Amino acid sequence: MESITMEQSSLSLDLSVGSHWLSHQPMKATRNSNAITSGESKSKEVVNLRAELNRMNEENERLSEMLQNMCEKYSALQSQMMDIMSESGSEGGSAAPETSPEKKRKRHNSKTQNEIVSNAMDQSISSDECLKPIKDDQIKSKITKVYVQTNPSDTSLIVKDGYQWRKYGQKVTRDNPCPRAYFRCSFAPTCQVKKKVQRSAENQSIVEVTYEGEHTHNAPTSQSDTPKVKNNVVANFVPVSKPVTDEHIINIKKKPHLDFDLSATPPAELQYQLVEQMASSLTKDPGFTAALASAISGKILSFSPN
DNA sequence: CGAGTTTGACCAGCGC
DNA sequence: GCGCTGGTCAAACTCG
Repeated sequence: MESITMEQSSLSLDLSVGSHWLSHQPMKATRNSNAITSGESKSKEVVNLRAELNRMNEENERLSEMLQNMCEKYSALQSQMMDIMSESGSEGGSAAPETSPEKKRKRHNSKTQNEIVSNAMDQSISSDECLKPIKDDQIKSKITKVYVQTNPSDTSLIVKDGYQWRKYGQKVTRDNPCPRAYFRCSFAPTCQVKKKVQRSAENQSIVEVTYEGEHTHNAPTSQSDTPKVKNNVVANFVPVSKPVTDEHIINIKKKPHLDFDLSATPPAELQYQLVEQMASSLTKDPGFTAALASAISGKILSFSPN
């Protein structure tokens, strides 16, 4: 992903050079405008408009190329990740030492969980480093990790997932300046499911939700079952009805329609499908491409003098 | 007034 | 054994 970012910035630089050159063409024309007639001024306007159109087309082409490059790199990295996942799936698992997850200290786990977030964002990391946290997750049964993208300006740690949670603690951890909130399922008195919610240290727009245990009751179907909270609810996401050991980044602003069964799909395939669907929904979404274009043009403006 | 949240205190595991 | 850290408890507090 780092390489993509680098490429993005270099492309943006190229764009800025192009836009800079183009934006100076009409200025040159206006310097000579004293000697031209009204008919000529109209044709000058047309020339300017054409230049503008050319510039827009050029930018459009470059953006399309960039998007295509991003998609290509994305699929390459995705297949690479799937290879790593399948390797770790065949190696790990049964070799785990028999320890009680409840009594085991979780400091190292929380650290590797944060590494997972950075792994997702930094594709330059080696496969060995990538394997380790995945193995740890496979050792721990009934642990679900979900990443929810939220508005970074919102500071609350309320994640609306359809279940009813009671907060029983909050702690600032060593690896992350953002506090971690501890919740218990209060939907049923017998339900022992817990969840930890913490913003990612690297990207505070991403909230890391860790579920421990399995619900002993049916999943509530209505959003009205969610807890009544004082703070504003900042995130909604598709409820995970069955614990899985994969990480899912779910963009709650554009809640993707999942046309596959979460509970019936194997974890690796599930992740692949999720990633695939999210990627396609993003690339197809004109809003996303428009936002991308506006972000890049903003960068162009910041590079171009005056 | 009851349910939920906040927050400081406490406990237990781990490394040195 | 001691200190550090994550996880939990529970009294005080808030809100509808």
